Amino acid sequence: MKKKASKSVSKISSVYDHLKIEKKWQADWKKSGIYKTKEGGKKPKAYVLDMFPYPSGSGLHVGHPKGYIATDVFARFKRMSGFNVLHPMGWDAFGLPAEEFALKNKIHPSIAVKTNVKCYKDQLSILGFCYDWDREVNTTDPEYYKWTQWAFLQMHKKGLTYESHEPINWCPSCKTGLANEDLDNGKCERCGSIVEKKPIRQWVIGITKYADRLLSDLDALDWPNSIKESQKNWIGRSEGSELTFEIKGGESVSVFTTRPDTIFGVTYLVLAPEHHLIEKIKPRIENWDKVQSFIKDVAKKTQIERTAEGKEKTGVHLSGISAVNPANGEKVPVWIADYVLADYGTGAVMAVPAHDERDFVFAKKYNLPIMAVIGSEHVSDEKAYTGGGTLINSGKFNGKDSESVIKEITKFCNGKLVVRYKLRDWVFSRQRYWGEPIPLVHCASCGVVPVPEKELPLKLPNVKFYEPTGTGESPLAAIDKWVNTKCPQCKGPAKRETNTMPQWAGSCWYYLRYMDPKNKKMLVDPKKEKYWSPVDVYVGGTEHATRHLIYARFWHKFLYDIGVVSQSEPFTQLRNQGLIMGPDGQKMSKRFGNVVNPDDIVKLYGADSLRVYEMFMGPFEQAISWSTDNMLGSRRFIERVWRLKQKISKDSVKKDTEQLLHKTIKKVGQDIQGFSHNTAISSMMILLNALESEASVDKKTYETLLLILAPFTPHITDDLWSQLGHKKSIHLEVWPTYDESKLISDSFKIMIQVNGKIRGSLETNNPEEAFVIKAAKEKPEIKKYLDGNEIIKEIYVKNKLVNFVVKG
RNA sequence: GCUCGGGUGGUGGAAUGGUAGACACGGAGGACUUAAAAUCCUCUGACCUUUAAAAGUCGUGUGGGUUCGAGUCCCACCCCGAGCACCA
Repeated sequence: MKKKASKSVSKISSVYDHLKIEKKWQADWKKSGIYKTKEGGKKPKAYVLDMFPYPSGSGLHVGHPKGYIATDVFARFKRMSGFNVLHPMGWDAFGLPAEEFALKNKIHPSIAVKTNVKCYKDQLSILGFCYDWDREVNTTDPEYYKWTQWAFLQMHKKGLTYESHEPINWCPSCKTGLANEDLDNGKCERCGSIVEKKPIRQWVIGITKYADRLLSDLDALDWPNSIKESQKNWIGRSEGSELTFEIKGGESVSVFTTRPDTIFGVTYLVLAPEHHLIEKIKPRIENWDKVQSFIKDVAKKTQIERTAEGKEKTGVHLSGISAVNPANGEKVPVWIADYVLADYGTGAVMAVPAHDERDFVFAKKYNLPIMAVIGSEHVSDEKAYTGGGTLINSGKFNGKDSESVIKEITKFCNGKLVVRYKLRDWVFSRQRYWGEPIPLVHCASCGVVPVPEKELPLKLPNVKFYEPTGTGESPLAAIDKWVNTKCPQCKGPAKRETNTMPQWAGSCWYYLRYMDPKNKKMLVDPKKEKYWSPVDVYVGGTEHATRHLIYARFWHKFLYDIGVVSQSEPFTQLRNQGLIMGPDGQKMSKRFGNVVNPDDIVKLYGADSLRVYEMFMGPFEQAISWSTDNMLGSRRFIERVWRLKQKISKDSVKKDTEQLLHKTIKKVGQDIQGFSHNTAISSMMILLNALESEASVDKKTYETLLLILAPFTPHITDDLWSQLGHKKSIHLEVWPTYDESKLISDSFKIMIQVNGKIRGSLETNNPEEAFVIKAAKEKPEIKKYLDGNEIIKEIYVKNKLVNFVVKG
């Protein structure tokens, strides 16, 4: 490895000493504080934000800074363009990874976090980012999590939280309950263990109350389509009807269906094996032994086993139980089956085997009747017809169109139109140590009582033993001194809530804290909030599509509802950086041994080279493999800019060069704003190539090149800037303006086509159609295609192209 | 299965319906050098004809279509990636 590095280093020239220069300017910026953000003044604001990192023990690899570089370029560009820029950084440090790291290395998490944060900060600092470190936040800081707890209490007050004993996702290896969002295909997103359903006392936040707004407000956001789609899928809105079937004997069961139009085709009813009705009607179930053992079998299976693809549906008939179809009063049998999920819809479905694939398969297997009610032409014994059409066998609705009849049939059956979501309420408690304590107290006489706000932060006790218990109790439960407290209401003995908050809690609102990081009285000063909100550009990875980005939007909307924030959405524009893969094309990971460390790259080639390369390597949102060879091109580009300085002279600038310069200023500015950094850099390379081919370059032109390059290569441009005699940092300069009139060329190259094929070109300063067409026809290379043929059509695209359409 | 992206040289990639392959990497040749590195210059999609110059044909996953003109728009299909999924 070392040998390879020393071989590579010889590939670069020693035209400038990146180590010395970068160190000097980083120290200089720190001393002068040029990146400190102040409120006030008349400048418009720009809030440019990175998803703050989780400081893990393994440090950064070369892929992590890609997004940070892009926002840094953006922030620097905005600052030069006259904006008051907020560009902060902080640490998301509560949660399982930090705790696991601590347990493994036998260091207390609070210490491990400190070490890791320092390591991350060191790694970031050598890349020359323009963060205002005075605004640094850390979610594990009691002064920070005080407000995480405060927000939870506000939700509690508004009745948005509830205590539940329902079975939830339990990771046997992490020994904690998990939210649906923490699952990846039925496995724990963190450790990959198969998650079990386990009844555990837990705190849940009613995020589903916000489902509609989370969905509809997506439309106005400037976010990547894929993220919006992911969120839409996750929220999973579906419109349908809730219909009630009477059960013979007194009870009733309601079902959710998106196809009430098929109700006359119901031939049986299916309940989820966990359905609460079963307990009630148990005495009347004639084959209870069989039913009970089926329920037990299903309960034993994991979610994965139950929903495995191609898995055969199984069920059992509840003998002696029947339900009444509200549409026609007919009796239908009632079954329980594993293909009906307890936690979607009402946990019960009306089965229409003729028009639903699952019901069809099930009906075939158990020999249940199949009754077609849509479009006689579609009736088949092979498979279900799931489309729409004309109703048949549907009483007074016969002949009507299935889609248009939905409302009418629902009303006819005394049902109601409802909207259902896949989104579940947010399981908010974790049975682990390293998280924000949930600020509630359990009192035998008063019930659940919130910790008074003035007692916040409710600090996480500093203890030696914090291993997860696995019993469903948090390790905090074992700390008697902490658990036993007084009821804030009646002052009697009471016990603290011992669960902690999930990893995602602290990251739900950190962008607000950056606006006002030191405020002790409130979460954020309303004036500051109003000034900085919303975040203008937010950059991070796609892995947060249905986790952080849903939670944060929800949290923000809640804060909006209680008047803490002024906007209903936190992040106006979102951009996702594509991964940087290892040189072998695989995801960078210790496991594959393909990790490239930014520290090594910076040492050998400089931070400026790394920055240029990561922005130049391809479209920002795309995953691309790292190539040190390709990176050398970026280093060479910087060296050539450095060397070009020797060519500065007093000669006046050539007209072509001036035009290219203005074109480049325009393009670079536009591309930075559009996150097309790769083409911004290539256009500067084109400019550099042109300048190099001249005998000399005038100072003003060279300075302009430095200015537009400054956001990408902050160190070398500041150095060259000062070499040119400037006292003030280049980063405090104003972004150069381009002159639209300079962009207009006075001569044009016009392509000449015959029948759409390029046959020649024409250089002219007269764009008149008649002139150009005449001139084009006279060109010998064109003439030979026209002679003897009839010209049917002449097309002229001004300043660009002529096309002769000929016959013959 | 549904939804959303994407498929362009040896490689990363560029192209408001109007010169496909900008820019860069890699490669080949040359200059400089005692030599190497670095640097600079020239060439570099495929095929084909010709001594050569030059020209021609093909070419953006496949097959159709719209258009004077398609990498770009429309239809069908194939492949790759992401999200959701026994969701009623």
